[in-house]
Amino acid sequence: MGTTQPDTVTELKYWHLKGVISEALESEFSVGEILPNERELAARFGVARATLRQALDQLELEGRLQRRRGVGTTVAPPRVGVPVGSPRQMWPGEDDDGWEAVDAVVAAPPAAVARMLGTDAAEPVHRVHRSRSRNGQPVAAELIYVPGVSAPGFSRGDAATGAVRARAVLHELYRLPLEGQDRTVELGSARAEDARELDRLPGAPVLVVTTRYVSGGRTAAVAVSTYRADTCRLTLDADTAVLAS
Amino acid sequence: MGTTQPDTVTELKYWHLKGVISEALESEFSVGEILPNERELAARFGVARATLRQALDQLELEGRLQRRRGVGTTVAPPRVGVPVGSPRQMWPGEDDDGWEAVDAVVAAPPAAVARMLGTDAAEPVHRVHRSRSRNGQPVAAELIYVPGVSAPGFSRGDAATGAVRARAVLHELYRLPLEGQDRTVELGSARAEDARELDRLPGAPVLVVTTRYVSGGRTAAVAVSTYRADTCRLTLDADTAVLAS
DNA sequence: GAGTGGTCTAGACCACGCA
DNA sequence: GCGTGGTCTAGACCACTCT
Repeated sequence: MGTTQPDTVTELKYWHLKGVISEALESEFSVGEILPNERELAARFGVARATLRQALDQLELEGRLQRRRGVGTTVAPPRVGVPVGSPRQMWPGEDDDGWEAVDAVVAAPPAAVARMLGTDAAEPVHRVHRSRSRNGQPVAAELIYVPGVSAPGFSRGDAATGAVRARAVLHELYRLPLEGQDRTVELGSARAEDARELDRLPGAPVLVVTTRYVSGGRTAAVAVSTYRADTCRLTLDADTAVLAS
Repeated sequence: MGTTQPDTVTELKYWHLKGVISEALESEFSVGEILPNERELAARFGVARATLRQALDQLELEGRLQRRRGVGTTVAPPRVGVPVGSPRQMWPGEDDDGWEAVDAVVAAPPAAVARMLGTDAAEPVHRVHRSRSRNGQPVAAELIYVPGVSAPGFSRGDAATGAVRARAVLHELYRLPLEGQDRTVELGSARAEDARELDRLPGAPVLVVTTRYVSGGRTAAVAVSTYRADTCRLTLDADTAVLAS
């Protein structure tokens, strides 16, 4: 037993490959440049295509690569920073945040949301849909759940549709005193609808930001924002505003 | 061209599978329960094992499953909420946050960190290593980069080692006025060392929180925290303290 | 139609945890 | 030693985008 050999632990092929390609990206390629196709890369490195893809998967997850079916694999630009922490407590859309209202419907919320709202899971609520772009690319989709009690002035049968209706529902919120809000961030995978909107495949990794708005001692609304994890870096600039002044 | 058929879009096998298993998890299994092994599940659903694994990969990414080599696949408990936003601006470890100091060494920081610090990429700095647990399980690893100028009272040759040395470096920071801090959250994959510490495989998805501490108009320190994305939900309770009072 | 990335298969072998 | 999940292979076919 004397020979406690260092034990090189046989580096995994895809792990090694990832490192090699990662270095090549920095030294031999520039942003936007297109890589050789997967079949050729696999042949060049002497591995099966599935193994090569395992390495590319990770690099794409880290935002280093961008793959588009029918086109090819390109070197991704650095992640875009997306401000997420409102410097001051505000209702969604009250001060012109980066979001664009799309539409609003009445629907039953997911169980997790109903739990936060304290409503019955089968009880329909307003669901406001907003989207967010950056540099012309969609980066996030959002669904805001607003119980009827939080929008007493809005009649469900209101004929308005689309963005007009969405803004009308949100405007009802502004009449309530916003007493607090809290947020969570977690990893998720894009539902089919999100994927379409974010120009990704279903199941693509996303950062899910859940915001709970508190008014009158209860949860007045819940916003679930879904950010593309490959292209986004969420920035939470807290009170740097204090410093900037 | 007349027949604009609804076009069912042939649901992908692994996507469909994920839905089926997802429902089964809610209705037929309880937390901690062990699933049939992958070979049997694949056979039961009539797909190749690789396809079955693609579905399980996603469920694990979403924190619904937990897989351990040599053991099996179990139903994961709900994600644990980990507070990340310090209610008040403080240096790392100044008020007893959830972190435990491990050790400190002198090393060259990654290029991205050096850029934030405004130091030369080759210039070595203090690197303080901390770790964080929750319910007995490691959930995060952290590296805090402290340039020499931010810890003038600490001699690099200090004989102290381990946690003692780590705390000594951090204590130097507390003498500086903390003027602000900002954070970013993004998706990453665990480096080999992180993976070991977090009890995961290399490349496992992690949430990377980067905190920049500002003092004297410059970046005094940078902390890079790596959270297990499968088991953690980051909570950013902003000023709910105001509400609670 | 040609070329790309995405899905799927049916096998083999490896690394690990446990009895 | 056995059973588990993790890696890897060498193919096939599909869906998409461009020309």
